[in-house]
Amino acid sequence: MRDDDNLRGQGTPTINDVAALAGVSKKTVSRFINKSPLMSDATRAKVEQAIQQLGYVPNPQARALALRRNFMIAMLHDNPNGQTVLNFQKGVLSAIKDTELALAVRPVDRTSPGLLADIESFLTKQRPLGVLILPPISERDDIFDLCKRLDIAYIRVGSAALDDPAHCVASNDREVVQELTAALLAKGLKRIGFVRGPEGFRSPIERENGFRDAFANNGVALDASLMAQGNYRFDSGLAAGRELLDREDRPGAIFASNDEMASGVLHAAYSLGLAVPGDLEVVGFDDTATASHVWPTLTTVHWPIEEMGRLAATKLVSEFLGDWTHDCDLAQVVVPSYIVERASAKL
Amino acid sequence: MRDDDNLRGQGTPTINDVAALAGVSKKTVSRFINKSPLMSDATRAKVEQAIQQLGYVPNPQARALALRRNFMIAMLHDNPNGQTVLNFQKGVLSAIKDTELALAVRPVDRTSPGLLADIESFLTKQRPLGVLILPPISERDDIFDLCKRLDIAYIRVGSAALDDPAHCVASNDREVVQELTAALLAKGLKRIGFVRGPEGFRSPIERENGFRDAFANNGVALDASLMAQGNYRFDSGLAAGRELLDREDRPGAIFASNDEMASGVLHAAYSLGLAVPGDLEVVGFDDTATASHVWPTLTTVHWPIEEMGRLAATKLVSEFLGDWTHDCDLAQVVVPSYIVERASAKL
DNA sequence: TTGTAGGCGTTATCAG
DNA sequence: CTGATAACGCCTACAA
Repeated sequence: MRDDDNLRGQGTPTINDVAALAGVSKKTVSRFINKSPLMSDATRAKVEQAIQQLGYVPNPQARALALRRNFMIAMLHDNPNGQTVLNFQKGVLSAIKDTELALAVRPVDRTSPGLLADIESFLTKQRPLGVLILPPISERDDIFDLCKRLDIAYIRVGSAALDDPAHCVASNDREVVQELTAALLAKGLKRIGFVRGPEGFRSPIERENGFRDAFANNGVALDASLMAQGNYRFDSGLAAGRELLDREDRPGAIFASNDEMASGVLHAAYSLGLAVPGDLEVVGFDDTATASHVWPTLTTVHWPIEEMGRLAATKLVSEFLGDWTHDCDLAQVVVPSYIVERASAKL
Repeated sequence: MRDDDNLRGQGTPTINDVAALAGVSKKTVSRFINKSPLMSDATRAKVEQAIQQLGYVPNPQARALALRRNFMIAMLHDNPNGQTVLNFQKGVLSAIKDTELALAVRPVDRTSPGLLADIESFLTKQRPLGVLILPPISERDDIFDLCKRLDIAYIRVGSAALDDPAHCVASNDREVVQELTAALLAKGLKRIGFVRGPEGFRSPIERENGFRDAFANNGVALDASLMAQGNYRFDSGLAAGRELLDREDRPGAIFASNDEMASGVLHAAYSLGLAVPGDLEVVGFDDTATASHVWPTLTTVHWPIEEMGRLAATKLVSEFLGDWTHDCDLAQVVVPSYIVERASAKL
């Protein structure tokens, strides 16, 4: 029995030091750390006092080994937009600020055939308490099957409810796009171009559906020739803009499914000598930094990614921290987007 | 002795299973894992075979506990620019792809009085092998003292050599800004405005020095009234642009210390009815996505942040993975920036 | 070159 | 309510 080696005072204090000082067993200290209710107040006080005095902090690696689980949550993403990732991260961190949890950010490559193996390796090695999965990979069912199999909690983040409320946080893209489009229609603009996002993902579909909803609701016919394909990147917005604008019956407004493509549309307009606004109104989606840096500043939809991060992390963590609800409604799924009116289109 | 519990076949295989299957002791397996040279080839082969057969992967938590060190590197940053962080991350990940290392990204708040305590808590809890520190907090000496005290390796990333080569990766901001400014001067533009970055950091100083160097080298007098203060953010670029342009003797070109401020300058020019290029040429620094999304596309300096991430991670990891050099010169400190000519200024 | 014994700091079991 | 003892899976020291 050399457990008291640590009492020599060198290095950081361990549970043994606390136990010795408090005059209890280490299991009792462990109980205190884990907020066990099975303790007398007197013992609790003694242990707390000893912990204070020693400045003891439990060793996460040792806990991880014993619990087969790291006190860490992970963010899985394959998102080319740095600002989106960072804003989400900000929300997550604000939610876990007062906990002992760590955050690991894991970018993955959705085009890689080894994607799933890569994620599995990461999860089995790191053993996080749970994972937060950002779009677009949040739409892949195989990743959730994997999480279930490995018994790792998860939250999917997307542009529409992708799972049951306990496992999902979503924005209301369809609804807000409908609203914004309706505002354009209400101004008398009947010919509105639309630049789609990439095929195979959910958010472009939601946004397009919202666009179509507005036309349907207002009984306005939608000209299919004004629907252009994009892929969320600048160049595709530029190309789509040229396609839509370089013709006799060009639209009076263009809705691009994200801000990056909207800036591409602006470039297309300028290169054709069109004034925005004036000859053309342009709206985007996301409200990234780009939206307020282009000229004219972009009327767009604020996608509440930071709020979504906070809610997602809160949901995930509440499973482990019990009553810790962070004044936040855990049943909430949808974080509402809202319209931001700037110079490129007046509503 | 119940070590052979794991032989029951449940759960993931441990070092004991491998040892049993290979007919050696677990220490021998441990030697294999840690690439010890003190093994006969025959034993090595036996162990390797057993590992293959079992699909054994060492448990990082157990290693972390025994070694008092996590097989993880951390990125510390307080950078508001998501794309910068993401690009750096990309470089880091490409460097550690073939290793068993994990990456944790840790944003911090440099304005918080608890910054150092926060970092210390993170480092003592997570015990990463090393940390990569991005600007601007890479300039704070207290953080490195902390790393030394905790015996955690570190690499500082900055716009100039901040430390000895083993602990530092830098770009050559001063040099490339000098080059770009000289090109402007060579065109005959003698009145060039300059928008500074925030005070108290290194990169703005480097960039300003490069600007001044060009004037000095070419024997052109620098008009102090054309030096405006900014803080790297869009709004400050807008304000500085207005200040520099709304006067009789406005400059023919403006050098903004980063792209975000350069877009602010563009807005200022437009709001004053100036054409870019034509009435004014504008150049920026960073080559973030913004640079190619604004109108006109921005002539700027490509700041090689991804390459810097790769180099920094390679340096850090080489301390632990021995001969693993990743075909990369570890003595290299400077990753050169280069000029990207686009529409806002012709060189 | 290989093995034995013990430690890393925590939690689980189960008896008191 | 509390504590002795045995995990958790790996590594180091020392011995053989």
